[in-house]
Amino acid sequence: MLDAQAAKAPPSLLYMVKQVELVVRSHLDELVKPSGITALQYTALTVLQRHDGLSAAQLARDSFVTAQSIADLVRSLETRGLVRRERNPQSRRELLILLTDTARELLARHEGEVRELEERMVRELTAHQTEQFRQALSKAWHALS
Amino acid sequence: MLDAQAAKAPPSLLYMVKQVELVVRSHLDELVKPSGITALQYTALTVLQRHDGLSAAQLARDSFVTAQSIADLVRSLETRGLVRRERNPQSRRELLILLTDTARELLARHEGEVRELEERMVRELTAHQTEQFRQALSKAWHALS
DNA sequence: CAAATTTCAGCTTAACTGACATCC
DNA sequence: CGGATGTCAGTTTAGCTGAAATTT
Repeated sequence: MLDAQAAKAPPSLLYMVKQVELVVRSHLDELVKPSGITALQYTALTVLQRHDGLSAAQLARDSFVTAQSIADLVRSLETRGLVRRERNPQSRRELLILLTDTARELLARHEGEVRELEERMVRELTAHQTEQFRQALSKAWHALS
Repeated sequence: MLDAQAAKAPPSLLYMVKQVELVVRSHLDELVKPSGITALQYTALTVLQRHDGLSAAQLARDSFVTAQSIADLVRSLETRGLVRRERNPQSRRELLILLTDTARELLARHEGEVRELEERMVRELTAHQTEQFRQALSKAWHALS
């Protein structure tokens, strides 16, 4: 008697990660919709908030997508006045991507709600369990990168 | 001294969940590409493996997407001969989605590699930590659903 | 009739590939 | 030159909205 016939298997961890990401994204999309951006665009802005002045190529490598996909994303942010691009004086082929003041205001406007969303996600975990969860995510990411 | 000026903030848990999902998906896409399907399609098949005979509407509710999006996905699986649809005798408007033998073979073919991918993801965690990770994901999902 | 399910048509966005120019 | 970066053009896929048909 093999798995196929055995008691129903629990969902895999891979699947559960995906489900959590899905539900997070749907909430995040709702939160940032009033500002006219998507969860994806918002997330890109938070990455730039932590690492301002990245090049598109660096951003692409961090995100597991092609440079072309990033270029599209950056262009849409630029059109909305949320980022500007500047030549790196050290390397004239690189275009650094920089947050505008508009983007900083947008990020500040949503900071509270997004933190609440995160708190809601871990509301059934103790502080210790939340920290363990963070470390598990970090280790999982490193193990697969 | 507020956050904006303080030491660089760590990535949020929301962001880390997204990053883990991204890297998982890129590996999963590689694994199932030889069978001519995407990670998304593979994942849909595993859902049907656990709950065979769902309707498209039920599948949509579970996946945070519209019925229309599911319809497209199911049609692509049907075209590839991986699912078939049958009227529910109890409710003639419902179309149940059923795995074909081809799909079961496909799932069996990838079972080992996918399990190895999952094991790789948690290779830096103890068995206990892995179980805690599973519970944290489950609680996070419930808290946001 | 109202609600649920499915389907049809059209659209948008997010990704991709491939080709090319530029710079160091 | 070779490798990295960025851009241009075209394509595909995944998701959406809105409208309609069918069943309960």
